[in-house]
Amino acid sequence: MVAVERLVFLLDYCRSPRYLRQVLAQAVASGLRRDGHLSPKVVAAFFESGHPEDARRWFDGVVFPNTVLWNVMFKGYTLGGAHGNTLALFARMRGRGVSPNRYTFTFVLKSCAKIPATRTGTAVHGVVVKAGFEENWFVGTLLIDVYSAVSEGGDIGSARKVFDGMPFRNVVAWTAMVSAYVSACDVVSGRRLFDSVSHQADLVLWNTMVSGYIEAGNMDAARELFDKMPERDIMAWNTILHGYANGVDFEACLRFFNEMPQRNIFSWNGLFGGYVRHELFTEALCAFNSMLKASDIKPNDATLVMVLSACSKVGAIYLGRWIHIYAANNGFMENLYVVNGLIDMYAKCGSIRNAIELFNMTKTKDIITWNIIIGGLAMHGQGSEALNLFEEMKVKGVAPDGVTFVRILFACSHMGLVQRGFAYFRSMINYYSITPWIEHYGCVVDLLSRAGMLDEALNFIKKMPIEADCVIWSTLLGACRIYGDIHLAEFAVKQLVRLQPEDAANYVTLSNIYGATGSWKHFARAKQLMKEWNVEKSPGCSLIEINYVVTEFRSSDVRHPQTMEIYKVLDELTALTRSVSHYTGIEGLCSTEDGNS
DNA sequence: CTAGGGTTAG
Repeated sequence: MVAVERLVFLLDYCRSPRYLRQVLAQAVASGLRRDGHLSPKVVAAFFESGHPEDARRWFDGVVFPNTVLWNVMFKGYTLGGAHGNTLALFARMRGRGVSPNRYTFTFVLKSCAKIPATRTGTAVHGVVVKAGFEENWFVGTLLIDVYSAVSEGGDIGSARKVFDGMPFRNVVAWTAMVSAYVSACDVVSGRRLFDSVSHQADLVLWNTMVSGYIEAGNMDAARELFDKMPERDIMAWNTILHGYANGVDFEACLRFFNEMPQRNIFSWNGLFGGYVRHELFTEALCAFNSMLKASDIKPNDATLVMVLSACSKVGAIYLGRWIHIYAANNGFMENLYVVNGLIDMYAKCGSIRNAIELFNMTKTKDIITWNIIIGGLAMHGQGSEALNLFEEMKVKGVAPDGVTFVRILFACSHMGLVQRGFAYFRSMINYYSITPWIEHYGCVVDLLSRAGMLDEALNFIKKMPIEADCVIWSTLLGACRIYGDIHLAEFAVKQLVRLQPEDAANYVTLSNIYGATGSWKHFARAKQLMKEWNVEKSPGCSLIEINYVVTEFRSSDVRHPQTMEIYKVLDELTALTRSVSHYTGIEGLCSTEDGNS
C-alpha cells in the first residue's frame, strides 16, 4: 500500500516524461500493474506527457480494466484527436460487458461528433438510454452536438428531439441548440430560440449567435447583434474582426481593429489573416513588424503560419529565416503547421536546398508536407526528384490527393514525360478514385501541348467532361506560339476572347505570335484591337528582397532612387553573361513578354 | 474520468 501511495504522489507531482519512466519502472518492478487506483493515473500521465503509445501499452497490460481506466483511455484519445481509437475502444468495452458511468459518454460522444456517422451516433445514443444517463445534463448537450454533426448537414430534427426531451435546459444546452441550427444553415430558427432565452443569455451564447450570422454571410446582422450585446469581451470583438477580415469590406476590418478597446494575439491574427486573404502581403509583414515593436504580445503558431505564407508570396526570405529561428527557440518546431509553412517558404523563396533539409529533418509528415516538397522540387526543375519522392510517399502508405496529382502532372509535363504523366492521370482516377479537377485536365493539356502534340491536346480539350477555362486555352496558346501553329493559335485566342474579352494578355500573346512569324500586318491588327477595345496590359513585375526590404521592379523601371547604380551593375552582368557562351537555346521562342517570371 | 465561443499550412 505504501508503494502505491508513493507512486500516486509521484504521478501527481512529477509529470515530466523522464520522471514518469522512472516511476513506472518502479511500478512494474513492484508488480503493481493491475492496481485499479494506480493504472488510471499512470495512463493519464502518459497521455498528458504526449505518449499515447505508452498509455496504450500499459492499458493492454491490465487484465480487467475498470470503468475509470476505460474513461481515461477515452479522454486521452479524444483530446489527442484520435477519435477512431476512442470509438473502437468503446465498442470493445461494450463487448467486454463493462458498465459505463456518467463520465464515460462525454468523450465518447465528443468523438462521435468528430466522426459524423449517423450509425455510430444513434448506436451510442442507444447505449446512453440503456445505461440510464439520458437525463444527464452533460450527456444531453453532447447528444445535440452529435446529431448536429452527423453527415450531410446534420440531423437537426433528432437534435431538437434530444433538446426537448431534456428535463432541464440551461444556457449551455441553448448554446448547443443554437449552434446546431446555425450549422444546419437555419439562422432564423437559431435566432428564434436565442430570442426566447436572451434575457438569460451569457457571453458565449451571444457570441454563438453573432458568429452564426457571420457563418451565414450576414455581416450586417452580426454587427447589429454585437452592438446590442449588454457586455462584450475580447472574444466578442475578435469574432466581429474575423468576420470583417474574411468579408469584402477590408477597410471595415482595419477600422474595427483600431477601435478595439483591447487586443490579444487572436486579434492580431485576425488582422494578418485579413491582409493575406486580400493579398496585401507586404502590409501583412509590416503589421507583423509593428506587433512585435509596439506590443508585448507574442506570436503563436497561427501567426507564424500566416506570416510565413505572406513571406512566400513576396519572397521575403530574410524574415522567413528569422521566423525559423524564432520558431526553433520557442518550441514551435513540434507544430506541423509551422514546419510546413517553413518548408513552403523556403521552396517558394527560391531556397529549395533549405526546404529539402528541413523536410528531411521532419519526422512526422502529413500529406501537406509531401505536397509542398513535391511541388517545390517540380517548380525548381527537379522533376525527377519530385517523382522519386512521390513514389517514396506511396511506399510509406501516404495516399496522394488531388493536389499531389496536380504537382505530379506538372512535373511530368515539364520533363516531357507524356506516357508516364498519362499513367499517373489514370491511376489517380482508377486507383485513388479522385475525380479530376479542371486543374488536372489543364495539366494534361499542358503535357500534350509542351510535347508538341497540339492536335491531341485540342482533341483532349473537346473530350473533357467540363468546359475548358481560360487557363487551359492559354496553355494551348502558349504551345502554339512555341510550335508556330498560327491557325490553332487563332482558334485558342477566339476562345480566350470569348471567356475574358477584357484581358490584354490574350492580345499580347497573339500579337507576339504574329510578330515571331513575321506576320506584321496581323501584329499591327492585334495591337489595334487592343487600342480599340480599350484593353490595357498592366506591366508584369518582379519582387526582390535586399536587406529585409522587398522592392518591386518592372521592365525598364526607373523608379528606384539608385536606378543608375543598378543599371550599371546590370550592364556589367549582362556583358559577363554574353562573354560566357553557355546557352545555345531557343531564346526567340521561350522569352517572356512581360518579365513576370 | 464530465458539457457551450477564436485564428493557421499545400
